[in-house]
Amino acid sequence: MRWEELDQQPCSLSRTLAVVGDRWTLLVLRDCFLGVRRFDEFEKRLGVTRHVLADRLKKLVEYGVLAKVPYQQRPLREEYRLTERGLELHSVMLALVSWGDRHMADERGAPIRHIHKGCGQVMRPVTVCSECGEPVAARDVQIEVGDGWQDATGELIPPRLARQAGNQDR
Amino acid sequence: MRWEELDQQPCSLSRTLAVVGDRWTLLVLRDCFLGVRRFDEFEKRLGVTRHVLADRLKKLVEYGVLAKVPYQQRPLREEYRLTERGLELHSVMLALVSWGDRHMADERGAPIRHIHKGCGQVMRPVTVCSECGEPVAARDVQIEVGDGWQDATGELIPPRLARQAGNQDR
DNA sequence: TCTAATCAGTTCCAAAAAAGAACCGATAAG
DNA sequence: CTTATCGGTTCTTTTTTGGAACTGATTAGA
Repeated sequence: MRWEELDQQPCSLSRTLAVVGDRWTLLVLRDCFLGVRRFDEFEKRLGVTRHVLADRLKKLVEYGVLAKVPYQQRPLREEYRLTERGLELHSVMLALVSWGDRHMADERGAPIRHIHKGCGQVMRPVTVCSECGEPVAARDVQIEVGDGWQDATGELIPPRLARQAGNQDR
Repeated sequence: MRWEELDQQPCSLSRTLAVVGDRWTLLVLRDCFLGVRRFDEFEKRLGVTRHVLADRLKKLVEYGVLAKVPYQQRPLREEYRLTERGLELHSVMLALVSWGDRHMADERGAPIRHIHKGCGQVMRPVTVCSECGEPVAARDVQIEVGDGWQDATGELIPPRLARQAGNQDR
């Protein structure tokens, strides 16, 4: 498989990674969530080359994650804003940040705190089941092939399904 | 900023991306969560080059996300297994898959279903606040600089903080 | 015994992507 | 008239991938 075919894979993770799965995109989006909107501000903050930045922003606009919004005429200047689709990546960001806080932080602790406006407290994100509301960890989930699955290569059936009841640890 | 300096940034997202933020790593991890453990099986399923695969697996072992476990002697063969630290990336995977299900799926719907063992239902992941248990979306969160923050360049203060009460949409 | 197969890589070369710097075009400011 | 701002594009060099072949320890089969 080549990287460009990623968005045609029968796997939602692959398809999401086709949008955000390269070196700089998630950092661009982090800054979007921090309120950055303009080309030169992204550049200053990220230190990415202008070339790559322009490319990533274009891709994010194509996928509907960001939208270009004019903020002045003459000369026309546009800024990049998260769309609803982009805002929905927030839980991805929270999950990534939370893992980093737990496993990659130094002595000083988390660099950024998230305050939940609803309750006013400093929060961590917790992933729960949509059906019963209980927290969900890796071992609490079983995987099943759904309707969108198609076995293109004949070999993609996940080993854990093939193995059936073989649920030792992974 | 260069990619290699990413894990020294005062940002948990950067540091997480230093581990999982390149082109193939999250796909390798997806397969780990599906039960794949051996080099040649990763290769067959991902279609990544052996060169890159070897590199990514080595990095994941160095960061403690995977562990090499011998499964036979003579010749010595080792397989890759998720550590606890690796298993904790599950909520990242769920968040990415869920976004893909919502925004990148075709007519056939989600390729894979997640069954919550606790309640037996097909589930979606929901991100809630650790303090009050309410669901959290992007607009429900305010960001605050924490102890781990250090302003190396003098310019990294997030615009949303600088702007203070300027909470129009992002 | 000879040959092929398995598995987990490594090595080599060509192609693609990223880094770094300079340039461009419209406009405004001094 | 010159410089600055903003949002890019173009150019060259370096790094990373893609693709294929090779390695080394061992087992299986003819």
